Amino acid sequence: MTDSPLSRGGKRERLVAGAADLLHRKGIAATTLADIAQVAGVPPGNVYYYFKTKDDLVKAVVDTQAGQVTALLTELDALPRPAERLKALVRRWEAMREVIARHGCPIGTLATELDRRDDGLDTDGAQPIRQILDWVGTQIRLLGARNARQLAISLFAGIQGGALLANALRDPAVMTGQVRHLERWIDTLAADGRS
Amino acid sequence: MTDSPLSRGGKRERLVAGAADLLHRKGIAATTLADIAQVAGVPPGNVYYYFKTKDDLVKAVVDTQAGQVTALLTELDALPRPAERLKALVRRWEAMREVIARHGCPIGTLATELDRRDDGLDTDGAQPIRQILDWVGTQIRLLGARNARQLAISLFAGIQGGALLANALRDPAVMTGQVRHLERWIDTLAADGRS
DNA sequence: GTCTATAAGGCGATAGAC
DNA sequence: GTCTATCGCCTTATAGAC
Repeated sequence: MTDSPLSRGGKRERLVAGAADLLHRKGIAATTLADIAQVAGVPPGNVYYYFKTKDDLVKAVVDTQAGQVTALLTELDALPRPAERLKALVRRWEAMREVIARHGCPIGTLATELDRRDDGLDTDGAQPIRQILDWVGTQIRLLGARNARQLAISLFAGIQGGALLANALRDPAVMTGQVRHLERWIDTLAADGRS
Repeated sequence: MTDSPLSRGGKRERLVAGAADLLHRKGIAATTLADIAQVAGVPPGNVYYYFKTKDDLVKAVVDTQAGQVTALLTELDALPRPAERLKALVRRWEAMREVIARHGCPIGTLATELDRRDDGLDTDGAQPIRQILDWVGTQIRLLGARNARQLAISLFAGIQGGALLANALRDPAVMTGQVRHLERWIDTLAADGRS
């Protein structure tokens, strides 16, 4: 297993991991390159050897998220039935309830922040969201629903909205309750599909 | 109608209104006091005469939002039936779908950004959200549901999650579809309450 | 009471030393 | 190939002129 060209010692990886954590906790604008360098154990100002610009580093974080989402969905695909896959998905957000109550959903908050910049070339921060919506749509289609896209949006909106409210109220129980609600809704979908 | 002590000419009001708009479109961190002053037609640097600090101005924006929410809920209270009140509420977000697709829900994005700062004294950015959740809970209780709080969270999570996805996908139709979905769900609640 | 000039600090980014 | 010293800009905030 060889390292990629520019990343001997894994410093590049540490920078991306540290940036992902700080971006989640403080947001893009409030996170300085000095912060990231410190967390990653890299000399401050040296970040530019690994990333041409701050936006490049943010883009790398989004790409990492997309990879993690791909890995998650692939893992869930191993489950035998669509309804179980969907419930396993929503339970992932329940498992993250503590960190969500503190800092929000990493995917949702980053996408929101990226979408509000009027930069010309913006990273597609919505890619992880699109991946999940497409996958959920596929699962719901397997359940036999006609309007799978709309139902996929409603399900993931329930997750993201639950995360937003849990964060605003700083209450992990909000996420738990919302996940329970969605699990029951998934059961309803599965029952409707069978009838 | 006299002006408030420090606001002859309405400059203070113009500053808050301009700040509300910029905070919604660019976020807190990306909005400078110079930007706000320019939009409000006030000399740059002079903002400090009206607000002791930038955070004070943000706080004023949140207070304004809380007032607008109070006005909205009072207006909806005039409708005769709880289910109609709830549907009128969600239709407000549908009416804002274009601006939501561009910059997100003003309440949700501001609350999210405020919640991620580790400042000691933070403004309670969740106040408008709490107001709405409490009011929705009251309406659902009137429909005869047992777990009104959980259902209120699910309903408003659907709105906020729909707004987040509409923003991420930059597609107003996402908000419209989600509102339709929620309207049908409200009808279901009303029917269950009647049975 | 209203506004201007300016200070103090922090930021992303670069040039070039090792 | 790796890192450091430093630049120039922008931002909040203040002191004091009008």
